[in-house]
Amino acid sequence: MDDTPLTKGERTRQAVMQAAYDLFLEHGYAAASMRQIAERAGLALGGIYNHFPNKEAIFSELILDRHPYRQILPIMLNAPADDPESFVRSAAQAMVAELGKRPDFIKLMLIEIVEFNGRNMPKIMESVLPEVLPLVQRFGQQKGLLRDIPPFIFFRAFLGLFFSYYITELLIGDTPIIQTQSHALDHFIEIFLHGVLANKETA
Amino acid sequence: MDDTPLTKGERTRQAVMQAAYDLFLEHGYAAASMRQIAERAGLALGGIYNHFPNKEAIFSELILDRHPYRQILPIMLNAPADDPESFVRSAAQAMVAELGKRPDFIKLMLIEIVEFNGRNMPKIMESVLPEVLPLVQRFGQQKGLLRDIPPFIFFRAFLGLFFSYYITELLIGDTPIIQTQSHALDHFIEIFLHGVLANKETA
DNA sequence: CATAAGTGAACGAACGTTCATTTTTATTTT
DNA sequence: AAAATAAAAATGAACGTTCGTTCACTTATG
Repeated sequence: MDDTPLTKGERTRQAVMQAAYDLFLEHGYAAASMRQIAERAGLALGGIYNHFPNKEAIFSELILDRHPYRQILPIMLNAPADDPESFVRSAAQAMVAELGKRPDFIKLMLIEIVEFNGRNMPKIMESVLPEVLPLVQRFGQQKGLLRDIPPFIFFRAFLGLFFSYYITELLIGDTPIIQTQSHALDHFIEIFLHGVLANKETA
Repeated sequence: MDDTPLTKGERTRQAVMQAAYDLFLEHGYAAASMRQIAERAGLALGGIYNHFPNKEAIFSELILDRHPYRQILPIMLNAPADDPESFVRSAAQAMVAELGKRPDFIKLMLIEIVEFNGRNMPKIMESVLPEVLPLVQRFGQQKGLLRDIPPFIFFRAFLGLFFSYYITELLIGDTPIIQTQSHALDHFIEIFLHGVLANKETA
């Protein structure tokens, strides 16, 4: 599309971002040093400061660029919208699959919470809101088919349930004590669609 | 109950633990220094090493002692067990209330994930499993009343949904862009019990 | 009075950042 | 197309801090 080659400066800037991203995910923010970032990006320590004013600026730019919502929302928007049930099924599948492909995307957000006390959250929310609104509205439009729940709550519950499905899967996966249940995601979807209570219609 | 007074060593040991706990939650693990911990605990830097071999040992002991499950599980066990619906309602309320009283308890777990890559998770799971099992079994016993879902999945979905309810409430609360919905928790409970789909019985 | 607990200076290492200097790049002038 | 040139990028030593840990020593405890 854009065949103007990246300027040298822009290329090393990207290299620094990628190196910092990898190291932040690996060790957290404070424990990842500028020297490590420089080495992995393939330039000298001082060179970083030609592209970023300081360490925190690298993280701030990363969290705005790569927080998990940015990856997941477009995918959910592309899920089929015919009826709510099949939308939930395919959106949940797509979301978990995408998280699985990029198992580290969540960590950046956790670092933001742990080491910055959510200082960047307002900026993140602001930047992602335009992408969230169409999704929320989609839930709102299906009035008759859905239980009477505010669309934004619907959205929060959806994200929360399947986020935590993914995170627990990730954590339990490394733990030999608890074995992962196959088809667990299907059960989560079932709970989200129909709840945990058995139907009383048979009474 | 136990009126044998704590030995001097035990008292400062506790003070170090509490100081480290506060500072880890405030700044994360790497960014909280031993000097800060010593100062807040009210003793000299070197004194810490009479009670802990190194910094990481303090964290390891903290995460085993104070991870959120230890606080929440007993409360859930005390929820009324008559029928699943009222159990879910009161257990969810109790869990969220307890998290609200100790808004920092989750953070310790996040630090474990971010800065230690979940290295302590197996030990945590092992220590908490005896408390989890009776809860899971309670779900399993209510066969007829519940949808046919493995008890452990039920448990994961319950914790995940209301954990994430609490976390988003916490994060959104600081963000003026998005306003918190009142009665949001009730809606979450409704979703967990009955799902998001409207009943088709009226057809 | 033996041992546990507390002190604070000292250690080497690593940290983020700065800076004078050199090298490379991209553009303009021959 | 070659040479000139100003700006951008890269270098690595150096600065001042701070880090986790150790240690010889003093004080307090049981």
